[in-house]
Amino acid sequence: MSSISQAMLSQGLFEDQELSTQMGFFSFPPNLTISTPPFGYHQSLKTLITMPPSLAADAPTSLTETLLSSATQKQKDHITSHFGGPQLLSLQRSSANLRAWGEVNEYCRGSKRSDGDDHDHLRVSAKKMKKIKSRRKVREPRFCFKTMSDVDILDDGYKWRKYGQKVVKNTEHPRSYYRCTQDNCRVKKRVERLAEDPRMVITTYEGRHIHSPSHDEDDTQAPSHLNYFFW
DNA sequence: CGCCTTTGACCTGCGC
DNA sequence: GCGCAGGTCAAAGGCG
Repeated sequence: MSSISQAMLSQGLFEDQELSTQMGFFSFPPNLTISTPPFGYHQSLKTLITMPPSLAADAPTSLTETLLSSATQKQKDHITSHFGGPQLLSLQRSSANLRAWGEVNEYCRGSKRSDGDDHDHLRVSAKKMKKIKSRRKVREPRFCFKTMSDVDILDDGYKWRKYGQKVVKNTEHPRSYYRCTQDNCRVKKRVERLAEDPRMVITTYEGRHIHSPSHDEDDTQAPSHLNYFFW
């Protein structure tokens, strides 16, 4: 089990949820995907919520409502006490990410619902999926989360090599591109600062590591900087 | 010397 | 088809 999952479970937030450490997916609440980044991430990381772009279009409002409607009182209390209210992860809505979500949807379809409710808005539309499948290039699944930190690089236990930096339109902060230095491991990550709030660092992981972290952090060790995760 | 970052050039996908 | 923006490459230089 990942250290993140342990952290979540230790807080009693998702104690009833079945955990797949291999995929890192939770299924809570039923129509959202709550996931941990791939196993081996830094113990200070907690959790993140991801969702189909179709639902993300209404985020954070719809997600907040959905989350709160199905959250236990304990979870609601946690949201209020830790975040001063339901603040939620911002999500990528780029078309490129649809490809990743196509894969996520395929995975999630394994636990197909039978309640007959209209959940179409939770999935990429058939038209979009057709367009996705018509594309040759298939992207790895992505995990995106936001932290409040003075430093851009979070210690996630893996070694990374920077291979590019790009100034993104409408932002004054450049986006950095990193690749895992492990042989044959093709995991990449992007790091950028939020235009609206430069204190926030957005980290996007693409792909899954095929190896263990290069060094194991002591789970009891305090983080060297403040990570403030939305979920 | 090896590994890393920097940075301009190039490639690719997408919208119009 | 074209232009733009994001993503990647690779040479050059820095650092331990």
